[in-house]
Amino acid sequence: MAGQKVQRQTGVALWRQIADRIRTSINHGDFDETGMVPPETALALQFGVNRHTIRSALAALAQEGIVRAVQGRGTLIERKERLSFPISRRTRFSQGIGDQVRETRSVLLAASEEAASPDLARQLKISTGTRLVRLETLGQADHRPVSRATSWFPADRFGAIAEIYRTTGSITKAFRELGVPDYVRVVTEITATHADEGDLADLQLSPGAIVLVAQALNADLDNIPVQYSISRFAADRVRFTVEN
Amino acid sequence: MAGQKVQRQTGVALWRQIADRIRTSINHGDFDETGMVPPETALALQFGVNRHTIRSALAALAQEGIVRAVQGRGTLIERKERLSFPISRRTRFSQGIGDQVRETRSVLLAASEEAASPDLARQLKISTGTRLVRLETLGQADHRPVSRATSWFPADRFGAIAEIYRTTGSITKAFRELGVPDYVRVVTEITATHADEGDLADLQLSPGAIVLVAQALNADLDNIPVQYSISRFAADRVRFTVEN
DNA sequence: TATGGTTGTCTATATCAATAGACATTTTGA
DNA sequence: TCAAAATGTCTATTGATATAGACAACCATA
Repeated sequence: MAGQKVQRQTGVALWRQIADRIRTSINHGDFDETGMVPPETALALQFGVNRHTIRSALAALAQEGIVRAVQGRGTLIERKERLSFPISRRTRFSQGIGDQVRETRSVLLAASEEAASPDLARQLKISTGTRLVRLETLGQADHRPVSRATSWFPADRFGAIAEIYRTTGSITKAFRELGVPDYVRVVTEITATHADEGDLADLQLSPGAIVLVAQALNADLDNIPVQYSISRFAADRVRFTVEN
Repeated sequence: MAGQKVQRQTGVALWRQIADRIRTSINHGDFDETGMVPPETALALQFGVNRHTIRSALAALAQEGIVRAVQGRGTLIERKERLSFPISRRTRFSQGIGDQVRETRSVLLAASEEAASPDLARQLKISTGTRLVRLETLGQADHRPVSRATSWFPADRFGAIAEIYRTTGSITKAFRELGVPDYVRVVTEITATHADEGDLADLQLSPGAIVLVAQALNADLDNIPVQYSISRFAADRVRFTVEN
């Protein structure tokens, strides 16, 4: 926790930079011994800013429910975050993090049908214009949103997937009912960007947060693509783990 | 490119949010037909902000060398970025992106020796306090910095690795000279955060940029850990690809 | 119970971020 | 050659961000 400089005149307010750093420190376990954030005056000294700026940062974290200030005592840590999300040939949402939380759930936000764009067609190895089922889903762990995903499935094979998914809450089960006993992850692409409006709403993020974006292709056991998805994860809540 | 709302009073200035979005659009190829960014007035309408705010965003991108404004004509796209960085059992810096750029290079920034912290010891499966060689390196593609990394190696086996690396510029070759003919990636953890001071300097980033952080463990063919590294990539310049 | 350490609140001031409008300058093409 | 379209520059105003200082309120504990 040395070298705590913040940058000025960058378009990112100091209080937000500091809030992000403190959140990262909390998640890293830096304050586990006391269960408290250092005093505002100490943080102000550490970051080289006014105490009021620290208070703005802590207020943002309190708004997120991560800390709670108690007058006279200090600022208590309420909640730590960051799930480890494994990426492997058998990547599935619930299985990977099932042992890290009490309950995982997946919710269907919206379903529609559309024609494959050139980009989607290339990914799914079909011809442009082929009908696709599009699902918008939200992944939750212990009732807290972790990821939001858009998935596309060829409509000829999986036209009914929305209904089945809505009742079971599981892609794996839906595939099974539709004649795909098993499927594997072919490739995952990972990038990072700032949270957009939808991320803020669905993932309950604070503005300016970072999201990890995973674009994934799943195929059945005959290596025929069955699902292309773009998932957005709150970068503060997850880490990806690639086991080789 | 619809739904272009930006958030106010979030601690992230509008011009920075917009600069990030435009950069992403450029990298995505949205303006490839014209080779130009839309006119400032059009962007102002699209994002729902004043033209001056758009100008601030474009000025930031011009500062990065991504666009160049020409009075009377428009704003030209100078450079697109984003390398695909494969992560697999045989992940190496140069091999993966070698076919995407003309030249890859790796530069040694600093070398030192230190005792293993409890965390490092756990990762490398050694006892706390064991001597480690620590290397700070910078990965370049076509003379542009792509990643900065800190690596640790057990000093008993690899005490001379700094010298060999300095001359060869290759971890693979250095390992070979030190009796490790081959090595594999055991696990990679991927997170994302805001760029820190060192990122700004070494990776020539604009303040407020996002970095992808990859923590990786390499082992020799006897499955004995030989290297633990933390690499930081400019999120705008790379995407990770996990092939399964 | 007194004291030191901590968060809460208030006022004041300076700078950055954003909007608004007007007009100049340059390029392109009809 | 003129007009349209685009970037460049300037002034003015408002609200958010950040600093500075002072003091109140509260908690733990010696």
